[in-house]
Amino acid sequence: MQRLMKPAYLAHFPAAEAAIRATGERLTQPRIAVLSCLLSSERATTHLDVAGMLADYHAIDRVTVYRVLEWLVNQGISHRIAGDDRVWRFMINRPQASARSPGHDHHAHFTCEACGQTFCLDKSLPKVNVTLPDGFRTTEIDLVVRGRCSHCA
Amino acid sequence: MQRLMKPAYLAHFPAAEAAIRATGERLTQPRIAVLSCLLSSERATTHLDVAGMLADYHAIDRVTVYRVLEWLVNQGISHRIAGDDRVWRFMINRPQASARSPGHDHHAHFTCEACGQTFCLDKSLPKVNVTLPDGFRTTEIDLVVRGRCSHCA
DNA sequence: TATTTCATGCTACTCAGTTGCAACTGCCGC
DNA sequence: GCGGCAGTTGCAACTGAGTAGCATGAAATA
Repeated sequence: MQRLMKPAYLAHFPAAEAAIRATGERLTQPRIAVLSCLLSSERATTHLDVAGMLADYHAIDRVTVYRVLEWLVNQGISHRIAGDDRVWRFMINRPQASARSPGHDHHAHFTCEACGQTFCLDKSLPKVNVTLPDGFRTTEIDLVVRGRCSHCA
Repeated sequence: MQRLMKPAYLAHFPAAEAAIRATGERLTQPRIAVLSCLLSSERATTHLDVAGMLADYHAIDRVTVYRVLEWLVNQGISHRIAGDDRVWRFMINRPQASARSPGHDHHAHFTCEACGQTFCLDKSLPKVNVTLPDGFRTTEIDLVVRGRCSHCA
């Protein structure tokens, strides 16, 4: 039976625990479990993905998943992306992502039109200089590349 | 009474009619009215904005507004933007917007964090060159700039 | 004008995300 | 280790954008 296999995200429990401790906030099972899921995922993850991954070993109420994901964003541990299907996707803020341009926040994501998966492109961030109309101020630039991922090309 | 004032979008009826005729598809009152609203708006418009603008003179079922907006996108007359609030916003494809980079579609929008309004930045499109992982193909690049508009700064 | 075909309006639905509230639990001081 | 409190969780009910099905109505064509 597959259910006897331990899920992959369990390997990230120690890292998740350390990250949550570092915030000084409360260390709870749902927070560790949800953060472990994000840490174990290469791609952007919906709340439904998280709930699905946790279903067998750490069944968590879906409202709690929403709240923990939002909490992780507020703590600066993860960020969220608005997809074309009106569903929030969440991703860990990887270390290299903090080497951003100095003035404002800067994200780049790739969304596959075929399979709908979203990936972070923080490694290959292009420089972007936008000239805004008078009186407009920038705080964040978000770059979304649409196309085909290597699996669906 | 304000209700006696003719709404601003009426001025765009002839242009809307011409654009719909040019598609070869059926010319209907809801299509003319919805397209006139988009033509009269400088900023990205939600289906609710459209329904609100039309409420007094051309009350249209909200489902019809959805369908007409989608139809306009399919006809290439307008495009839609996924906002942070999970609401689609629609904008006319202005002529200068077609002077895009040759290889793929290219949009740039500005969203004000204070008032939530979204504007098109097609006039000042920066060049963006993204280096993707092996096997990834680009079809469209979408640039979202967040910040404060001149009114909220 | 009659016919056909496509658009509209209505109702009912789905689904992501939120709110309110009671019950629970991690953490701090003892 | 124990009690108390504040912050979390789980549950149920709700909101609001968008969709599906289907009968009716209105453009276009002859």
